[in-house]
Amino acid sequence: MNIAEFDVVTTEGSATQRAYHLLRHMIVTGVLKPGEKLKIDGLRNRLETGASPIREALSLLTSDNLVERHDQRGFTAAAVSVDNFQEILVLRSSIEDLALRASIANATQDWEERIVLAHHRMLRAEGKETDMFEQFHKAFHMELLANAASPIMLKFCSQLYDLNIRYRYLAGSAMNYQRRDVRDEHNGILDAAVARDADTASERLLNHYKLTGAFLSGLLGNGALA
Amino acid sequence: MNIAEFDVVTTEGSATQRAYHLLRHMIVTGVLKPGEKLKIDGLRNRLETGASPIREALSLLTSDNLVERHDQRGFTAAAVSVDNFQEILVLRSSIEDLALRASIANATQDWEERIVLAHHRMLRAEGKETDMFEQFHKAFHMELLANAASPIMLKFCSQLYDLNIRYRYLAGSAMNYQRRDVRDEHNGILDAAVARDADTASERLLNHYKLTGAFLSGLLGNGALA
DNA sequence: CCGACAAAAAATATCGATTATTTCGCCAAA
DNA sequence: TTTGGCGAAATAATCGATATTTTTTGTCGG
Repeated sequence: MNIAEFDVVTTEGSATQRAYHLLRHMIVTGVLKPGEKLKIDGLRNRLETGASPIREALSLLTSDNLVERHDQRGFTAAAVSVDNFQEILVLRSSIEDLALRASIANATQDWEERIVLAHHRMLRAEGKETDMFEQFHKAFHMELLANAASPIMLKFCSQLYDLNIRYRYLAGSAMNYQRRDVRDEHNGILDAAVARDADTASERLLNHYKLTGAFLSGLLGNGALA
Repeated sequence: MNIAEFDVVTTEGSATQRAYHLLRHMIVTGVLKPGEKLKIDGLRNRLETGASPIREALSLLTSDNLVERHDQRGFTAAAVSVDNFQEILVLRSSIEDLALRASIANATQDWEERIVLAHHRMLRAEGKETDMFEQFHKAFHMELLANAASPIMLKFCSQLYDLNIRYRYLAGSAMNYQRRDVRDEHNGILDAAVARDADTASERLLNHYKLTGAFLSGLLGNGALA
């Protein structure tokens, strides 16, 4: 999987491919609301395609935990809850800790350059539209972990990232969370990774999550999910 | 997800459901070989159903890393390699370590009884046909982890379990691995879990994986994958 | 007024056929 | 011999229609 292409909405490829990316984007960004029934016919009209590609795309999305499949009762957008949010936060922290340490253990000059580049691209995307920034933000985080040479683990991390960012969109804070000292946090993580200091890098990464987690938890607790 | 129903091949439900369970079983047990092209028409005949359920089932299986989807070029059974096997082993050990410790941290009498029961059922299935034993073996391992109250993590573990057991079938040793001192190992894990001794339980669980891993690695290295 | 049952409506799931794409085999030219 | 196309065959993907299932609605009897 090409890191740079995570999550890009395309207009090429098969109808299934297009439907998959479009639906995923609509769910992650909250256009399709949690728990909402995803009726084949409705989506068929919206995406201007047949039932087969829609069903196939929805099946693919169930594996990402973004869609729930109820046999013979159709599909719904995955539910959300405070518990679910906490679970994602905790699990993500644990697994990314593993991944980052493994990544650093395998550090090479090549990887070093890739994370610096990903970081630079993210900086340049600041102030651009949210979707664009989010794309590079994810690319940076995934590139940090990619050197662990564990495709399955990377896929898990990617999934958890998407599940988490969905809550950010739901809380309507995808934009303004850019305000916090996130830039400094990213710098700190990058520096430690480049220095191949696994303990510091991991500590900063986890703190990064803990902070955004607490921030979001506050918003969500105030009924943003209700 | 009901632990006891992991992986059961049903004849009820929708055609998609049936196709999903059947195909999954065929891939895990090696009836469909790694890398094999999964032609829709061929499967259509074999499973006596239409193309739509097949495609949908295959889409669901891609999320389990058991099928690879190549846009406009169909599906293949997931490839295998020594690297992949090692990755699964390492990742599984790491994540199950987390899960087991969390499970024990949440220990209740109810959970205690569930794992004892699962263990008993596994013992009773010894000597029965492989598939039956495997079902209870998996149920026991999943039940150990289920008390972590982290559905996503449990799903990851379930996936990794299936990926791992696939190698066991490929090595043709699903049966005779029952001979090793696996029974003692399981007893040891159960005892430590019941005693709520996380360190010992985890150590024994990981050792259990390390041993089967080394055992299989030997077989696989000798060209069983070629 | 409420609950059970039946018919109607809506939605899902599936099929068979059609369309689009890739793959393969062949031949000609370099 | 290799390379580059050109069909033809094979396969994947998609569509439109039909069958199946679930959900809703309406009616009757208690």
